[in-house]
Amino acid sequence: MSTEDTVSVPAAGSRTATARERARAELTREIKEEARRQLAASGADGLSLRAVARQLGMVSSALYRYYPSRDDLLTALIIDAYDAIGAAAEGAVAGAAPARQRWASACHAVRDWARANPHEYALIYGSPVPGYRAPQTTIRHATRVPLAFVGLLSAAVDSGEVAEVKDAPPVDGELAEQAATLSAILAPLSTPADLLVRGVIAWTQLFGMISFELFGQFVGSFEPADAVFAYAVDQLAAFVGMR
Amino acid sequence: MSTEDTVSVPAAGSRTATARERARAELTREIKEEARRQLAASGADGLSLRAVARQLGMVSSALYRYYPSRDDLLTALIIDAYDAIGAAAEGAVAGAAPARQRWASACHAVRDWARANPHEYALIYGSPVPGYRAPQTTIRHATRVPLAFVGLLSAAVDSGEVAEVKDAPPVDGELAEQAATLSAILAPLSTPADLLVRGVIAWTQLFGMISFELFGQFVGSFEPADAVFAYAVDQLAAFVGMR
DNA sequence: TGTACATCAGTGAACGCGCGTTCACTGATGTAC
DNA sequence: TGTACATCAGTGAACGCGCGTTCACTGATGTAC
Repeated sequence: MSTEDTVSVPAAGSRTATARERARAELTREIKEEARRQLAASGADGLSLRAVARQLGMVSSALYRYYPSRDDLLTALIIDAYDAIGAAAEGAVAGAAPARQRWASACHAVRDWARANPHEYALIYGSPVPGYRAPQTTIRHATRVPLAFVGLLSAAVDSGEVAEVKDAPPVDGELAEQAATLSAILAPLSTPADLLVRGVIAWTQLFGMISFELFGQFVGSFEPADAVFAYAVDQLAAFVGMR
Repeated sequence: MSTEDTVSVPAAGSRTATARERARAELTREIKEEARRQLAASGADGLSLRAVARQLGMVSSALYRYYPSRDDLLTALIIDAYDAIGAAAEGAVAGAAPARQRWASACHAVRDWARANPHEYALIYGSPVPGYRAPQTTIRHATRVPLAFVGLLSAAVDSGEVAEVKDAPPVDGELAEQAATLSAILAPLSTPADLLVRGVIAWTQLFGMISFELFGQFVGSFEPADAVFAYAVDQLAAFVGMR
């Protein structure tokens, strides 16, 4: 097919895919899916290339045609997890509803995703996987959630839906510098330094609650955590100054 | 020695310890220490009975005279970790300083301990160790930190150092019930339901920040985290209503 | 104080397991002429 | 349209590793009389 294509390198994105290419894409997906199933069943250490291959009816060495090592497969899963939770947050943040409402729904979306995918959550927000060093590539995906929140805050500033917080101690020194640096990176978004700081704090709060819930620290007290969570989310909105 | 002792069961706590008993206590300690070293070096999965034995110059099977299984050794480490961080919090909470000051120093004590012992922190507050189910025994130790904070809050209520929070949404429904149940368990301590709720939220916030710092989520933004941490701790004190 | 017996710590070999990764190979799919 | 060659997917065996746990044993320490 496509005889007019003179380029022999497999790069070409416009060329019709050969059967081989389609098969490869398909299997790459299946491997990742099976790996995700194992991750969900037994955590990051439970993920073994041999087991994945076994489940797929192939020999373990065959996987090396698709992922050069176990770590690369892990990286793929990590990226997918960040993307999935990022998409959940972005979806919830979008829309025309009042900012405070979108704030709450974003928090709940993040929590819901975490509860539905506890091992994937643990993979990205839990203790680092021993011996695994995440490559730079993952960072871009990791920032989707925080970016969604910053986007919301920034929009809320523009629409006047976030007010100055009274009695807040000044943000100065090292903290002010860090906030300014970050602000510069976020460039087009308009988020004053002290709002940014409150934002990070809210962000850590959100994930602190989710981690405690998933990792079992609430057992015997505030479990189920729906009520505390809802209460905390509301307080957080107030904390960042949302009307 | 101690010929007047007619009891032959090894239970006796008052009897002078035999050389054998002393050796056993000593080795039990050394095993745990070496295990802790390995934990610190490579995390929970890096902990192997064989490696511990090797380091101690004994054969791996010998460890079974001291800990019936790897999980039991892990449990011992978990308990020690909870005790250590609990002691840090209790120490900081004690004293005659103003409540708000003790609050801050307790938060910093917890963080400092975590930074000094990241793997032990991860062991108890990170993702659950796969395949390991913590026995009931650990709970008592896990509650030391939260109890220290509740104790501080309760004392601050008594001394009038914590005020009603204005504009706080009411604590009702499921949340009120959970708080009431918890309140009853904490019996002699006087902590109104809504303060308890704010307390848990502060508690999750504290550990959320520490986890983010240790697990690398701050990389490239608020790192080093000293400044945000201090700011957050101060805001938390205000959040719970401390003067 | 001395002897006979019981308790316990530590040894060494073994079982059975699963893992990640490499490598030379076969056979199917794709490409150039 | 057909043939010759190149590319690539998947195989099967192997390397080398480390692990937790069991078990029959030796020899030292403790205990009762």
